[in-house]
Amino acid sequence: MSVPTSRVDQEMTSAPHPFVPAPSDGLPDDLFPEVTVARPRARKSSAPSTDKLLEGLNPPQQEAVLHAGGPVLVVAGAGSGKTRVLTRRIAHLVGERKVHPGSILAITFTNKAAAEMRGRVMDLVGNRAKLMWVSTFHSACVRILRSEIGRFHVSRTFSIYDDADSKRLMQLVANDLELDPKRFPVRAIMTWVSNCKNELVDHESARGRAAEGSVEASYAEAYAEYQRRLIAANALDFDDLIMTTVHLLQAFPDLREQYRRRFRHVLVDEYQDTNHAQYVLVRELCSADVEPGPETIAAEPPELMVVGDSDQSIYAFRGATIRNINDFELDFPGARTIMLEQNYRSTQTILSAANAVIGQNTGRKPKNLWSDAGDGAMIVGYVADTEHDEAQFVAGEIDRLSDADEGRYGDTAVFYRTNAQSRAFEEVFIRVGLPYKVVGGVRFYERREVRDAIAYLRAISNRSDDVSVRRILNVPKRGIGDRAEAAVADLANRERISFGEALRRIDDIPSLATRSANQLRGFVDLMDAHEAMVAEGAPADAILTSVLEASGYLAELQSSSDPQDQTRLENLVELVTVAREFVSGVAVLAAADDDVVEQAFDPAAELAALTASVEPRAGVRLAELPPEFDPLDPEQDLAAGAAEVDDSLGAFLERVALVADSDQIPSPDQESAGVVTLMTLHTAKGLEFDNVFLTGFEDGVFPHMRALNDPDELAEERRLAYVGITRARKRLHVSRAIVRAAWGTPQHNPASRFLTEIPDRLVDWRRTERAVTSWRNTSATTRSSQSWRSTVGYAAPKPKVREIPVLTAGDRVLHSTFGLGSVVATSGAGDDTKADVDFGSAGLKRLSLKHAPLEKL
DNA sequence: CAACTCTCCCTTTTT
DNA sequence: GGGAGAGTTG
Repeated sequence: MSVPTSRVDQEMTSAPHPFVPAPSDGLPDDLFPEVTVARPRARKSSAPSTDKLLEGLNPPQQEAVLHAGGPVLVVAGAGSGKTRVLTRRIAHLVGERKVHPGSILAITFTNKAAAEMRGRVMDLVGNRAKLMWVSTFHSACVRILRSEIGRFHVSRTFSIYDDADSKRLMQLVANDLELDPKRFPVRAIMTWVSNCKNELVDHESARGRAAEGSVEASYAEAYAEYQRRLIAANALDFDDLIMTTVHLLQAFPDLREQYRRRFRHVLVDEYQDTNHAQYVLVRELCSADVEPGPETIAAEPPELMVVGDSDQSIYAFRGATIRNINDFELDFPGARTIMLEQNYRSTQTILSAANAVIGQNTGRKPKNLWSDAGDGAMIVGYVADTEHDEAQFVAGEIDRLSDADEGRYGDTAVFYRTNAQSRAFEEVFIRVGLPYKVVGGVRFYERREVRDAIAYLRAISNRSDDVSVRRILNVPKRGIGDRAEAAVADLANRERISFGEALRRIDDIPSLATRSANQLRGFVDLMDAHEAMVAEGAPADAILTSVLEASGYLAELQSSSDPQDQTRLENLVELVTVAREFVSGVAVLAAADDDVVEQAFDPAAELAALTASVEPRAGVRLAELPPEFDPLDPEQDLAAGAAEVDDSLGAFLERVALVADSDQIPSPDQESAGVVTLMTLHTAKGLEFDNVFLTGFEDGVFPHMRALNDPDELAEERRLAYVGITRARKRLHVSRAIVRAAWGTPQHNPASRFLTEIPDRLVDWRRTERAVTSWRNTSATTRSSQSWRSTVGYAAPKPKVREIPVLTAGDRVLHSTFGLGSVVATSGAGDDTKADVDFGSAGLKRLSLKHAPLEKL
């Protein structure tokens, strides 16, 4: 699924969307034209020999690939080829050891990583690998929950609430409970609840634990009410996905035993970033000493392999605990540990820097990464005056490297600690015309119009989804105000029904104005009509376009004069395209599944091979296995897959909820290869680039201010630095700015302690603080505070004396209000010279060169 | 009921 | 600087 990550990357590829007209043209007849989706290439290779699978691997890697028997912990340093090991191992299992692909569960950190791993394995062993479960914890849990509908309070159509939805719901709860927003900010309640869920503490236990009248008691009360409404709305939040699945398996031992028997191999990547709930899930599936239910027949637990690096644990803030990887041998007795210390990614210089920094962390198991790639280039260091200066250095350096043929744009990445820091880079990169792509940041799915559209779909698919229904109740404006909404909410509360149901009973609300009641009826009719479309099997994209038009949402945007609304329209078109690709993609997959069964499967033989590999425990006979569930039957999986396909809308919504924009990181083989990648250090995990720029190395920025006086958080920041450094293959650049604008005001920051931890002999300093200091002494004191502010603040300084630019068609220009544009044509001469400039979404303008605030780029 | 202004955070990091 | 939510006015 192709999702733009930000407005910016659209601009960089080609400003206007091909389906969106220039503003002056009016709208096309068909705003959402058909798009054909390419069928994915078929993968039909035969299983490779073991020799082939081990090719190019060092002994410990080979050992990991071939390991058979008990649990394994692979401690893999950065760049030691752990993904490769996992991929080859799965191929080995399927190809050589004849393990049924459907009995493999591989957990990756992102959906993107899952897709890549799946693709690589399929390249190695062919289409039958399609039956593997390769996904994130969250996706795997959704899949399990969907299959086990009816066992728990989860219905067929449930909404998955992301952080924004959860926050909105908690806001409603806090309002209704009249919690003092000063003492109990919604944000704090959310964190508290999330921690509870990660620790598998449900709302009743949380209530029981909290002392009467304590602060915790209020939190627990909010938790309970929040949970009640989630359940009423048929919704699960992110943490619920894991917690509910764990509780499900614990509550139904027979069910757990079915999954334990089904999955013969469980592999977990990035194990250092698992939280407690995820750890328990793994334990329930794989531990040898889980109590089977009284009536249940126990099988040998699946073979478990986890891969991770405790030095790369950077998600403690969301509940990840290093304990899981450090105590693996305690949790899974008899576990074997394999160390991968040879690094295949970076030069020795880069590794030495990484080792020196991470070595400052106390209480870690020492590890020494080494490389035989040679020393390579020195690390380049730069101390900038301001963040703009820093960005300029980075842009210039990228350009220089590109000219010297030392790194294409696509092999180059710029990392920073917080998303807000991307701004300075974007400004400078646009100015110098350096193509780039921001990953993360303001995300596609967080845009207001996209969220509105998704809310429509969710409301249609699940009328009990109060948060979604209420979000779009009066969007676009249809005369349903706070009063009307409150009246309906009142009825819902009184009758203990959902807001959506209350809407159907507006006749029971006498206080409602006739006009409001009519509008509400119209809204219900709109929803009903589209619910009927779903029932008739209309695909997600058709429902989306239909509801956008019927609701008047499109019309409102189209008639608006706000230029932002044009962008919103483009984003909606993009969303429709995403939906359409999804629908076609699912159809293609379903068709491909037929091929799989026909060409690659001999179900009887597969089943026989597998049954042989499932060793029942002593005293239990295989014949006693419950007959109704055959975890090894591929047909059941295909049937489950078909069930997902038949509800196109639900499947689409599920996908939308679970993808992250980091899943859109450009792969080397994508066309975006010619573009510099900008992202946060967290997003950078698992990636590698020839040239890496680590920026903002200032105490207070990185390490972040809030980590400065907490040793644990500081250690995590240092691991983040370690992750950043080890992303670089050939050349590493580190930089900091003396002055950085934060909240619109300049801030003076000292050098990051991490910077001083890199041995000086490894760094070639292009510019040091000394140069900066002398500059500050000569000029800074003489400036007025206002001009100083404009130098460091966000307002770009404009030259005082402006020359009339000489422009020809094709030139790129910057306009102070319209932004970036390209010259289409020029006319006139001398002072009367005019230029027609295309400003993309801002439109085509004819400007007088003498007067217009234009700058040639 | 909607449009407008004002104030208050905001900036950690994300499945 | 800027977005979201609250508060105020038409």
